[in-house]
Amino acid sequence: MTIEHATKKQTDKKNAILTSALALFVRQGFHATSTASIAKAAGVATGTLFHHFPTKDCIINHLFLTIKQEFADTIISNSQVTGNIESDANALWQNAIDWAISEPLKQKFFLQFSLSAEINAATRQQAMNGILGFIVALIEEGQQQNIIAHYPVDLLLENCHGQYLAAICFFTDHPELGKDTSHRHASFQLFWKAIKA
Amino acid sequence: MTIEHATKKQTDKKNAILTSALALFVRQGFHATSTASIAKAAGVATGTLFHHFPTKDCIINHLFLTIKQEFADTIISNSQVTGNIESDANALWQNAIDWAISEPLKQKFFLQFSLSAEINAATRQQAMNGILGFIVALIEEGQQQNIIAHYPVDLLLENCHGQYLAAICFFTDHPELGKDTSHRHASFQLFWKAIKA
Amino acid sequence: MTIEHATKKQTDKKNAILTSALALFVRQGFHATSTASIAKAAGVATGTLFHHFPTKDCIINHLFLTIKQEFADTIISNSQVTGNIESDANALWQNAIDWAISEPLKQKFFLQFSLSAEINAATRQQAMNGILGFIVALIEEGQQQNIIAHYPVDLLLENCHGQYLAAICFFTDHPELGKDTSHRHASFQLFWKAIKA
Amino acid sequence: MTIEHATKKQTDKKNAILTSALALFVRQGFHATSTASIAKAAGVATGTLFHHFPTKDCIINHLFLTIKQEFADTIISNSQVTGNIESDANALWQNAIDWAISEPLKQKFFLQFSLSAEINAATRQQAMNGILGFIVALIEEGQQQNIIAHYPVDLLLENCHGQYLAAICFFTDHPELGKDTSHRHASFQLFWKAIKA
DNA sequence: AATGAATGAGGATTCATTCAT
DNA sequence: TATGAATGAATCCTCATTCAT
Repeated sequence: MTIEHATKKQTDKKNAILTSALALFVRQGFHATSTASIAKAAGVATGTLFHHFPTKDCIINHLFLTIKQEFADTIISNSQVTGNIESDANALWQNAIDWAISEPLKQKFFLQFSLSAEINAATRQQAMNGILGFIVALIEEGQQQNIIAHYPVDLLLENCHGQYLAAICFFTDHPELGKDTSHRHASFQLFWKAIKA
Repeated sequence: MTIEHATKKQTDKKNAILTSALALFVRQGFHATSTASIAKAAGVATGTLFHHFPTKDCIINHLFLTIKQEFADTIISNSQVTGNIESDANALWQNAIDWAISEPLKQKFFLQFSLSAEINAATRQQAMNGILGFIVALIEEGQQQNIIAHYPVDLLLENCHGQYLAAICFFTDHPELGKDTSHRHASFQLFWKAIKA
Repeated sequence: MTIEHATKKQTDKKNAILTSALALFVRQGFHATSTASIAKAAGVATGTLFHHFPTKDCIINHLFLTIKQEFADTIISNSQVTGNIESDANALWQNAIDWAISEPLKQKFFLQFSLSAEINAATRQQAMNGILGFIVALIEEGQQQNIIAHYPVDLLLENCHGQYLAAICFFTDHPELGKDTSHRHASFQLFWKAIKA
Repeated sequence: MTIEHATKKQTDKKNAILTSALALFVRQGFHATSTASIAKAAGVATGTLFHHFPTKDCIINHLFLTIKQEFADTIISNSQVTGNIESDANALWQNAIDWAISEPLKQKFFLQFSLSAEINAATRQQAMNGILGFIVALIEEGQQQNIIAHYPVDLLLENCHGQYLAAICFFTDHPELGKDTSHRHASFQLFWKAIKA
């Protein structure tokens, strides 16, 4: 009980810190956000923040990995594998767009920090290879079935990523089109036509 | 004469500041680069830097606009308009890749700062609409000829940008492939297949 | 205990900062005194100074209010209310002169900053109305008893202030006369003759 | 002609600098006003400012002396010496108040800088003794005639100054009372009752 | 006399991080 | 585990002044 309680409280504070950090990083940028302001927004002392994360950099890298994982889990778990690569890709794509629309803060976080210097190489590597490994797998499967074009996988992966960022950039600028079927269809078509065999 | 001389010296210092800033921002990031270090690298006093640019932010925004313009000028002037949209698009795309490869510093600058918070909305707007206006024109021309798919122009423009960043990301990670025809062809194919009708 | 200790240490540092600031502001002027030099003189880090006072301006305004309050408290507590307005006024006046002589630093602070731009309007207002309210009360009482002339209270208050500053200006320039009964008497006479009915 | 012209232009620029400096010092304070902003407001180059005044301090001290002299000249020339000390004193006092009301910028300049550290001792000395010497003369004359109280002249002079500052402080805070005869009379009465025998 | 670009020391303030409690 | 006062190096920017033209 006591332990559970303590653990819960600890998790609460850690989560509060992460939640506040996400909001502030997105709104103000990483360097414009002080650790003191994160702690204050989270309702904890500055010391507490450094008790949970040794440095400020750790916070943003932790955030990046966590959100990437959550993104991956969400779009996978909401999709059903039909075996038809295009259908599967479409399901994943639409889920990814849905996720971005339903989590605007996290989506903006991706836009701002996916290519930024604050995320270190190791984190980026882990996200691309580890967490998003299922996309690589999907691409390779599609190539074996001659459904996806036989370009280098690295190039295709990078291209997927680039097109996804472009799509959520577009839907961020035009939030009213997020529910519009034709635009969502168009965004997938662009993507799919690029990579299909 | 006198005026020319004075103007030249002034322009020299201003350019030296911009050149040093570009190198340092790319190597270390915006916030890790102090104004003092920029001035020192440029061989001018700190005061001189602020004589030419009121704030540090102005430097990076000026840099963004300047480089974007240089990029646009270069890829246009090296292309010949054949009237065939696909050929023209291919020429522009290959020029754009060439430019990125021949100007690695400026290309990395784009990768790092195109989506970052340091570039303000007005600058981004001006770059997209003003400087890259000829791309919009090309897309619209292509749509009239039924060669480019009739997706919303904003979405197409965003998609071009995203795919271009993805491509130079790839060639940055694999510099040895920059001269490989098949990879360069592949990168254009991905792009073109996406947007063609 | 722990709390008391912490509070005491904190108050100590804050007081050390205020004491150093007072001495330096008077000796060198506000703008000639750097926050770094205040902190150094107080034996604390520069950061500590800004932990206690958000800006340099806050220090001088805080100082102004604190000293004004101390001044008011001292001259009141050393006087006995006899009910005879002139005696009371004389007692307050002499106490005020005594205070100025015994606190040369604080007196010079008044001379230099009472009318300066560094003290903001709100502070000045608070000092005049809030802290020195008992003087207004005394003037009004004197007017009801027909002992003090029926000039506008604001004008009288301003006049008291002006004459007091003039008196301490004089005693500052002639420190040896500070104990001379006739000069001190003269300074009160000037003041009293001005305002009496 | 040419010389006259040149001299006139020179004087024009010098005056423009002084006029701008006065306005800016009063509005923003001495240290908050940069030499660059003075030059800009005066429509001259920064170098020109330093061509006329070796340092920034020289500007404010020059201003102080000039304005003090103008003040003295004005209140004297508008008064007629009747030989009756009280009438003469009243005339001077009312002229002094008039001057302050008609020259709000210069009056505020006095309020802010009469006691400030920016005006150096020599300037202050010169102003008090040299320019305002006629006031000392008047006081001494009054004492010989047994009309002004036999307090030390220094104390009386300081007191006059203090009361004058207090009076213009009051009329600054209540500009609508500047033309009210009873208030103006009261302000002189306060002053005169203080110093009369 | 007039200009204004250049200078660089100096200043206020910030902030990630530490540590005694 | 939590706290928040304390730290001091680092940063952006200012500004009086100079000087070549």
